[in-house]
Amino acid sequence: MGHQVTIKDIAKQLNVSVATVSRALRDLPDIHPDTKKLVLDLAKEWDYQPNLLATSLVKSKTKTLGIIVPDLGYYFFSTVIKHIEEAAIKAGYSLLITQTQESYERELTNIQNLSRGQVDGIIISLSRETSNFEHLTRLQRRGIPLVFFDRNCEDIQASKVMVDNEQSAYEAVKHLIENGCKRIAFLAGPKNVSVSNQRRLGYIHALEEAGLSVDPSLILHSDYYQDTARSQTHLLMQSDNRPDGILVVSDRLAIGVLTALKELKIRVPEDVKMVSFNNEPICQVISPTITSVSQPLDEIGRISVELLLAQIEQKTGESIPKVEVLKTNLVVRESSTKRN
Amino acid sequence: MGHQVTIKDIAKQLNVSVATVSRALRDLPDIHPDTKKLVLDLAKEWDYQPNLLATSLVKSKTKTLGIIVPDLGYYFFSTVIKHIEEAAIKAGYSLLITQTQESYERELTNIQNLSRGQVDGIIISLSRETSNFEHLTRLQRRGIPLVFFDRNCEDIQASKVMVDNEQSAYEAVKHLIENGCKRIAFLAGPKNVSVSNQRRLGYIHALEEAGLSVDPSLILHSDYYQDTARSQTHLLMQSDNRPDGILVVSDRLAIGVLTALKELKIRVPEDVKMVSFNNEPICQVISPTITSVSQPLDEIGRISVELLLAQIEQKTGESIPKVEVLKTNLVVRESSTKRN
DNA sequence: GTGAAAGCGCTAACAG
DNA sequence: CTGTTAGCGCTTTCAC
Repeated sequence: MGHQVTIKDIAKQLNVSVATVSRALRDLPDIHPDTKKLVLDLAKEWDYQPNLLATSLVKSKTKTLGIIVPDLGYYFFSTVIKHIEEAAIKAGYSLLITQTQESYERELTNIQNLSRGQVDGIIISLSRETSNFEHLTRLQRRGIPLVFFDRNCEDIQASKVMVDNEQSAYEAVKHLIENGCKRIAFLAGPKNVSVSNQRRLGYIHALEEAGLSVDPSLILHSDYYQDTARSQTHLLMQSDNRPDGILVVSDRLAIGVLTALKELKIRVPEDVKMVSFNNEPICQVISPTITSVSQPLDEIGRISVELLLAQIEQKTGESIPKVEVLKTNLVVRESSTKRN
Repeated sequence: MGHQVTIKDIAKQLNVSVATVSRALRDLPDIHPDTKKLVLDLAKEWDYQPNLLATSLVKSKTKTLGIIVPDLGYYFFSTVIKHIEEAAIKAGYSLLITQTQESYERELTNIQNLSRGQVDGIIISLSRETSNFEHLTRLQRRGIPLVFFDRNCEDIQASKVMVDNEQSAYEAVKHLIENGCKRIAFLAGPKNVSVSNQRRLGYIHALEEAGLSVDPSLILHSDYYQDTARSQTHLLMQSDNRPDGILVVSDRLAIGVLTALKELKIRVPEDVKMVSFNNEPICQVISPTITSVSQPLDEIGRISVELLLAQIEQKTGESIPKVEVLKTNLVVRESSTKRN
């Protein structure tokens, strides 16, 4: 072959100017029906495909949204992306999806790449390692629209789509208390992730409201590995004053907890009750089924796009960063309720 | 702000030509150290970012690989992509990830988009719906490098990375037979997916070799929904001559099968034994743990990139399409073996 | 209706 | 060492 067919090739063949071809292809007015037909037919015959890079370059917009998530392997992220994509397509945009694998370095290079003219705006959920936010403020200074979802940076003024983590943790713990738990542990995620901190607040709030003491030794930080949760549970359960309820920051970790409890022959929910977050499909197939906080993944995706497009397509000078806080929903299953 | 800083802005400010700036930025020889320093300093100060579209346009290569998969929500695909990304980054390439949601239409538009100059080549796993392959041959005619993995098209000459589906199904069924199964059903996936057909061959091969009859009523095609597997299992188990072993085309469907069996109070593995494909993490946390065929996801990813880059970066005229067939590994767990 | 020309941001000869 | 020129493929005035 050699090279792709261009507008120029068609123009030459038809003895017209490239401008004319361009007009025909884009269905603009002011073109003779015959010329147009000629162009379209040849374009079809030659399987002409417009070069998006060229178009984007001259229009200085790409009709593409950049997505940065920690890990596509997480149900949460792949599902949100599915809904982001749906909304984007509907609005005539494509997606450029990247992942950081929870690495700050990778986040840096991804941001940089995307900000080199590849996308009109970026939707991001921060890596676990990220505690320096200069790369993000730099983006904003350069005028590149940015929307956070889930894992955000509290200090940055930007559009954000969050769930009410504090409230959902509060409700989860309250649920445990109502089911008889007196001593509730919290397996939190990594320490510097905003989501964990917000949930801790809700956890504490519920305990205090019920007149239960907050025991710092019952709050354990960790990574996102199942095995860490497993060993932490072992430790937790070997103390003399062991918990009768556990709030776990994610379903993944919850499975680590269940594994440990099974090893220790501690029954769930009879001896210990558990609630976790995300409501992944696995919650309903594992035994015992897991009570989990369900997040509105469709809305998170849809609204992220909405807020980003609002910035991108703003006709009117400024756009105020808008923060959406969505409600969650506790899905009660076996792991937290008495067997009947 | 208005617009991004360009090479021209820097040139103007420093009273040099854009060529000089370009040289300095790209660390080319033939440039005075002082000029270079001047340029680099200003570029840093102004947070200059090269426009990738412009570079790609002039070089007519993007250093980006397009990825098309049916669904990022599948463990198989998100994990393969993780390894594709690793290999790509190592080779200096970025990824443009898209998904079809198993829709032929979406595959069409994704292919088209990517082929409009956005990527140097494409790695694809076909959608379930795809039975017309013109969009792919058209790609090839236009000289755009293409590599298939997992779900491929047998009739197209192209580089492919596959696993030995026939052999792995053969081994899986043989394993069931060795564990006492006499009447083995096969929950295959969608009918027109190459993977399913290959596995069916292996299934039949193992039965015939053991002198067991092949009963067509034991081979059930379906979609990829857990619930379909569940209802199919109900049907299967209500026949008078029900199976004592089931080969399931994916772990997802296997969970549907387990659900149905639990509802029917049929014990696994005592009454029925089961083997499935993919070896997702869930296999080891569900009860009973699932015997499953593990695929070399890292190699699939790595080799896909390798074969694609071989085509992209070929110096020497032609490149022969290369088909890699990788070995799988049966991971034996509770669902297929006698309890002790 | 159509064409010529300029330009998006950058690279790549080719002079000097 | 540095500048000039042309051009990647396309859109967009502005003439005619």
